[in-house]
Amino acid sequence: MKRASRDQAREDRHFDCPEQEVFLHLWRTYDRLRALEDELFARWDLTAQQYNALRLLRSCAPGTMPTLTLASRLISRAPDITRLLDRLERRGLIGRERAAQNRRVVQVRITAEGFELLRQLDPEVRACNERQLGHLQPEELRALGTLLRAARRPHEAPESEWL
Amino acid sequence: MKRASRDQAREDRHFDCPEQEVFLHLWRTYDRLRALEDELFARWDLTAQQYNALRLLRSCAPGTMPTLTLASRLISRAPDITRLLDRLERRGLIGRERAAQNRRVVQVRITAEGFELLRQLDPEVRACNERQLGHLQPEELRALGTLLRAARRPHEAPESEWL
DNA sequence: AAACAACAATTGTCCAAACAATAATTCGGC
DNA sequence: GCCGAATTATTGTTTGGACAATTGTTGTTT
Repeated sequence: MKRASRDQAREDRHFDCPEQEVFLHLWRTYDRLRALEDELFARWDLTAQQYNALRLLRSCAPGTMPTLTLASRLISRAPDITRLLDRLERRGLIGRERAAQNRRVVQVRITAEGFELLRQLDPEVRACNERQLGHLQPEELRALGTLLRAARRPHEAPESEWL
Repeated sequence: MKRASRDQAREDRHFDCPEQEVFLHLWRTYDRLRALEDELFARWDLTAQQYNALRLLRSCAPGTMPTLTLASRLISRAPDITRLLDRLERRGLIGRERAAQNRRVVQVRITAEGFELLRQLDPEVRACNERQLGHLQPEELRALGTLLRAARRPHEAPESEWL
């Protein structure tokens, strides 16, 4: 694209209000940073959400977690949690079993294979995070984290893990 | 969920590094704010991305925009731009025609129906933006916008509209 | 204890996203 | 002017996400 028309496009992007402008920046920034992660996880045939689930399961290993509890702790909501876990189970990364004392709940655990996969992934994820945001100063990171939390506070349920 | 186990969950959420923590806050905040928009657009049988496309077309009306130019200006990348436009065209919200001078490019324009739809949507979107971020102070909004732009700067192509 | 509500997870179904492969057209070098 | 490369858009195919309806289980009411 030629410089003139690009500048034109930038001028045309008028926002209705400051709130809209910030939301669009939030969306765009998320999209750009997310693309880096997606590329990494795709090489391991994972989605970011699947990785997130595995990490949560590792954090409570060797314990287990009920399916819906896991779903509620994921970063973005997952109405499709069952099939997400189906896919991980087919690959042997997690195991599931109905609890004896309450046969409604299905307890989920990470397997040794899942552990091993995460172990291999760890340094790559770390490097990806560094590429995503390593260019910001520590105080910028802190400020951004604080503002993001403030931005979503009214939209978190009182019982949310994320509040 | 009981308070004790919630607090436990919060303590367990250890982050590998500050960069990861901020990215997860970004993801979560995006997800929460996005949910508000999605609910609004769903009532009009639109996706946020479709709405965004319509807005871009309105901003250049009565002119037109080539398909891929439109795709490149969308907030998140859209490899499926053709079918996204197919859906809008089937509903009569946009029109398309191959340019005479260069028969490779398809010029896209918003229709009167599309205009009218946006007109009805405008106040609702405005109200939604207000609900999303209206609780932040003007200086917080400014700071957040600035930090978000800084966060994605290295990840925008030099020719991006979003730089 | 039977009936009903609440809970946890799964399934059916549809739609959208992603990626690669392809078609159509134009451009550029020679 | 012709051939290969580049550009622009579309299509095929697979997969994942969303929502509603459903199944199986437990808790509660009377």
